[in-house]
Amino acid sequence: MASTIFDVANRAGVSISTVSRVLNGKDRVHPDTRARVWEAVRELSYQTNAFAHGLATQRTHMLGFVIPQINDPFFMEIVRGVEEQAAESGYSLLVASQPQQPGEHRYLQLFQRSYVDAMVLVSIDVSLPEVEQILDRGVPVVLVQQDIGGKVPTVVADNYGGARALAEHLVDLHGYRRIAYIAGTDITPDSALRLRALEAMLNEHDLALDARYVVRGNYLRGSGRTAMRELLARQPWPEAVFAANDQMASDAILAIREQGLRVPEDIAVVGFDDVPLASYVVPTLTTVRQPIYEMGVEAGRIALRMIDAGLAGEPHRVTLPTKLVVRNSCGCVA
Amino acid sequence: MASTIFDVANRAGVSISTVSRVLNGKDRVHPDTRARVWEAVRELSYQTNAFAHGLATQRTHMLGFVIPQINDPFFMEIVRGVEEQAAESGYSLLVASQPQQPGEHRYLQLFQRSYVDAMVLVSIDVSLPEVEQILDRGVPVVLVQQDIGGKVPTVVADNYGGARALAEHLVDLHGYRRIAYIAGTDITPDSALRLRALEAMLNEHDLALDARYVVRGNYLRGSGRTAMRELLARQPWPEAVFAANDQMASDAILAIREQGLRVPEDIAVVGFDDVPLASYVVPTLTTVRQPIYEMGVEAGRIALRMIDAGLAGEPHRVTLPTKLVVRNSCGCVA
DNA sequence: CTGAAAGCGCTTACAG
DNA sequence: CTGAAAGCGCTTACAG
Repeated sequence: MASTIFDVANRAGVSISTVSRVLNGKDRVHPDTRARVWEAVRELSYQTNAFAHGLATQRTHMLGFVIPQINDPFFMEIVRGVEEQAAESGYSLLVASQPQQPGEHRYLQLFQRSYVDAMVLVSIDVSLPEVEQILDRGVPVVLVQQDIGGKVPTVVADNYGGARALAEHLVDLHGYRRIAYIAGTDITPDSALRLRALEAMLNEHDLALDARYVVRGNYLRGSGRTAMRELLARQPWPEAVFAANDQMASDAILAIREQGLRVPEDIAVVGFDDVPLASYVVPTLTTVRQPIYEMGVEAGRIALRMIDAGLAGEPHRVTLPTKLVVRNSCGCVA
Repeated sequence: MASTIFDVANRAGVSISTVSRVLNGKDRVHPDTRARVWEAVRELSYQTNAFAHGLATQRTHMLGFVIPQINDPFFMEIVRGVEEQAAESGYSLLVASQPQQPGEHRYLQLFQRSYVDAMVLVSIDVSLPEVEQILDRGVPVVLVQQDIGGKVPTVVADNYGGARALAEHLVDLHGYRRIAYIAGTDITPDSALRLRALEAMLNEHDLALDARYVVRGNYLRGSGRTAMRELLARQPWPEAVFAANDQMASDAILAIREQGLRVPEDIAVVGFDDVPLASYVVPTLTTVRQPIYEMGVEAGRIALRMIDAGLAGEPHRVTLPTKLVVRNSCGCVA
């Protein structure tokens, strides 16, 4: 059995109150006493029981972090950001993945039981009432890459601006007219926002977005290939394909090649995110960099502040800039 | 404030003992009473406090999962495996990333404080005494992709066998003689094992491994490029390069191309792992598939059994098969 | 089938 | 500067 605070108190010849004091560095304690306590702690290699501590203080020093698919490298970058922030303040990060079944919120529940002092939800399909229920229990919530209105602090990337810059590159610089879009899911607003930016840019040039050129994927591996095949069944082929993320863009390239066509000579392809994969695909992907890591840092920072001060003074929405990254898949040369 | 078991008891007109009983489904409780309690639970949307529960039962229903670099897609696959197992048994998964600083074991500590019922450590730089310290506290530990001897249950892939098959392909089928090796770190035994297999295969053909052809990387992005440049500074160039993982192999390909050379015509490259990236690189990577997901499932299964039954009867070591995946980077044609 | 009470291991006013 | 005691919210023998 692990030793308890009583064992330490016994060994040091003091009360458990005193042990608790030196452990937590609160109140004055006589230096000699303090030394004796630490000595006992060392000898017994005592570790304070987190459950007892959590029960007594109502503070867990843990940040709950929920992501939709734990095996996506994209989300792992955000984790890094949040973790860095948390560690600085002596907080630990509990990462949970949300099962894909819509409507199931296993980990939301888990965290509600006071496992964590605050929650950061990334791209999770939550509704405003659900979040408010958590807030009612006094657990601050920060949303990343999701926007459900209300006064829930939200960290997003400038999807519209990034997509606009990308569309402009396609239309203005390369002169493409028939541009297709491979959409992601609508769980978060990202995909729809990017499509809107593309459409707006087309309209500004007195061009219309052809509905037949809009097909749906799900962001995940393989879905870009299927979507691209659908596109290749249309006549005429699009001149360029804008995929809602890099994974689908990469798969689209494979699908185009399967048909014996070339990228970008026959059909140009661009993505979104700028994940590592984008630099390894051939041709390298023109895409939009999302400040993934930075979004994590910002979310962590807000969560930590809310733990101390409550919602007071927190911005309801932080939009981080995105950046066009031009490589070769759009038709530009190295 | 969240409601407590007392609130529920009040509302249902019973004692907290009874509430606890129906909540946990233990002992007989009169159906009518049970119904009243559930009703109260619903009305108050009561959630049992995990800390109080954990304190009282000494069981958390959580599996601790420690990985070295949370942003590596490779490890995310293992998480999926463990999680699937855990969920089936009503267990939740707490994922923690271990900071890179050697010797620091932040999360090891965290979990020791009885946050979790068992721990799964993946590719973590632990020593036998450290693990035994945890075991002494009654927390079962399962190691994945790491082997520190002793009787700690361990799940590994057949590194030696896989590397041997790969080396055989290179030497026997392609007839390469000058084969270089880009090593990973030595935190886990994997890299060294793969190198040994290569060397043994060479020896069987009365060939020697040239020490100048062994350079060190760290598995991570970019390190394969640096390592490959070192290799290209040697004369004569190797005919084939065996990188200890796909990431380094992919970067090696880029480095070779930078020199105006072709893969595999001038220099062949192979990797290890078979991560998604391997299919997107050009030429596609010949590599060895690791049963990543399966290793996670196996580790989760063992951990869960140990929670119930202790170490008794658990195998000390499970080796899962690997599989040669032939694509194009070795010189084979599509 | 159900309740009163002790116990899980800590923290924190309250006294001194 | 330090100790005794109540309290955090649950579970679980022990009685009945």
